[in-house]
Amino acid sequence: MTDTIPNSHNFIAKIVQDDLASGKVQSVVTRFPPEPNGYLHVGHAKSICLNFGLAEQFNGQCNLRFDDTNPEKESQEFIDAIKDDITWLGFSWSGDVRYASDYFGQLYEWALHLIREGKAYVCDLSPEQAREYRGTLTEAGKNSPFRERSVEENLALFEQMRAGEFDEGACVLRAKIDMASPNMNLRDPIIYRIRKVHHHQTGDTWCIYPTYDFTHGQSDAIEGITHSVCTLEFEDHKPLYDWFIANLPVPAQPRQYEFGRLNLDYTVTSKRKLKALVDDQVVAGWNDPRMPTVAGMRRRGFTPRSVRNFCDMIGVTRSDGMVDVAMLEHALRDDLNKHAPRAMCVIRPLKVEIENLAADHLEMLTAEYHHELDLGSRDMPFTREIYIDQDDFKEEYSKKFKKKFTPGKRIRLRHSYVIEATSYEKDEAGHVVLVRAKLIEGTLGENPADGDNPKGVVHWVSATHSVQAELRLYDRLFNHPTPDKVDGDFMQFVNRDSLTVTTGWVEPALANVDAESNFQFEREGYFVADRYDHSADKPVFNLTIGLREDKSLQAD
RNA sequence: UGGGGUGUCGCCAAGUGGUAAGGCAACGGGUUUUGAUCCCGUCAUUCGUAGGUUCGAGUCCUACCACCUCAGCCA
Repeated sequence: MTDTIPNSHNFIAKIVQDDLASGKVQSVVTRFPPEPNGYLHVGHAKSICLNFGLAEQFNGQCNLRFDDTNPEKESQEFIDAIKDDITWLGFSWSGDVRYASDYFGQLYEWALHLIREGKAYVCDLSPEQAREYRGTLTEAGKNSPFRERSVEENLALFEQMRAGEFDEGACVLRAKIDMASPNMNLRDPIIYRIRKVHHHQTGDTWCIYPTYDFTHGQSDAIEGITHSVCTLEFEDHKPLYDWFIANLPVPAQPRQYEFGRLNLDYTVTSKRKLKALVDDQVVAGWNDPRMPTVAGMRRRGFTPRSVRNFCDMIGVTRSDGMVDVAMLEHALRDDLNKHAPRAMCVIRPLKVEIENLAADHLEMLTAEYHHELDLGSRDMPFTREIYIDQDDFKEEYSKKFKKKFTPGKRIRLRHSYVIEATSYEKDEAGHVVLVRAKLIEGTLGENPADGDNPKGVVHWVSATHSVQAELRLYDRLFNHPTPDKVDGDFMQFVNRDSLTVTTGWVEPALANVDAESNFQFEREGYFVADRYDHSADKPVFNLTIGLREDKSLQAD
């Protein structure tokens, strides 16, 4: 991938570099471990860029491992979507897709090992009782009355659990560590629970499932992960992660490193809240272009490179901050500016009649798709009647609108001729509905011979040979910078005007572009042909993001 | 009130005892057949606070403050 910004500030990359230099590890092995219970969002993108990026940067490998220890919440649908998202971002995992469930047999053996060592026991406490025994943040917990069962009894009980002889919730297997630990995770954590549900990968082989804590580190060890990277909230789990690695005959000693998860303002990323947006039909689905999901950003018109550049830009640290969405928008515009072909689309049409052209005048003009890149060119029909944007015509000249089209003044039609406004018509409501103009001869690629050069340039399309397209204009989904960090329901901050569907008149060449092609509609913004709904018969473009605007012109 | 973590410009973020990088945003100015892009310039005598060590401290020590995080048979 070209012109990506190199990882500039990433403390984990420095650790990897040092470990490689000191010989602590021969090569780096990371993993991206999503639970297949939802769609990936921009926060996951940061983790993906980090884990796969480390492997790329240091010539190591990165595994994709589904952390599928809770079958009732997981599904194949999410597995497929997650694989798509990672691939779209431009990363490929090492070897086959892995599943934590691939290791259930080994994990079971290791549970037996712990029992034999007297380091795990079957506990019959109910969930409510267990909570009471656990103590609180400031008070130590109490030992379970089942804590001192014999190895033989535990072995027999655990076997019965495995055989399905107990109901869900009847008992669990717990590691015997320290009920008085100030770290709650060490207060005899549950490592196996009974779940009599079908698993999307292992079917009905198991009715007991290992917990995250008993699965993650050991899976890392099995796969030879050298640097197990996760977010800050797992820091408290590290002592437990290390305890299992130290007390089990695992084949390797992976190390966990934590970084601060991404927080973006004007955005929510909690799975629960994203689901609520979908369930309440605030958006059309998980891949709605307003969603911060990878699938949503893709449909919005983000490019993989823009997302990756954004991740490089924000860095990887241990502080949890709130990133300004303007940074994401910058990464987006920057990439699109450098790579997107240009074209023209008129959104609020105002007809201009060029009086000195014949009624059937049809001239094919050619324009490059990009002023610097060799992206080829397209033909644009130029006719007597054209459309320009209503906002580009002003009845009165003013200094502020010196670049606009006004009576008696000239304007450059982008990639075409200079015209001069001669008169205009208004409807009963007082809106300008037609402008008459004359074409200045000899101005294709040249300035007027009389030296009266136009001050501005406007985009246009032929009124008779352009194509109508559905335009979906998106704005931010929330009108509050931290919708989920304020009292009350975050839904109250939903921007009800985040989608406007309208019609645009586009150059004929745009009808035939492929879905997901990015364009800059000049002077309007970046648009993308909708991934699912765009077709030559019914062109559909989504507004990815508008162009930056000169603030001094905004105040009216 | 226990444990763990974080505090450098509005936001992200370098800096690891030698006198505060960079990016985003903002604000000036220039170029421009996109009021975009591009270019040039401005933008922390100060690093959560208060003490201390030192010739010298964002960097070391002490105390304090703020914020995040942990009491799922979720991950």
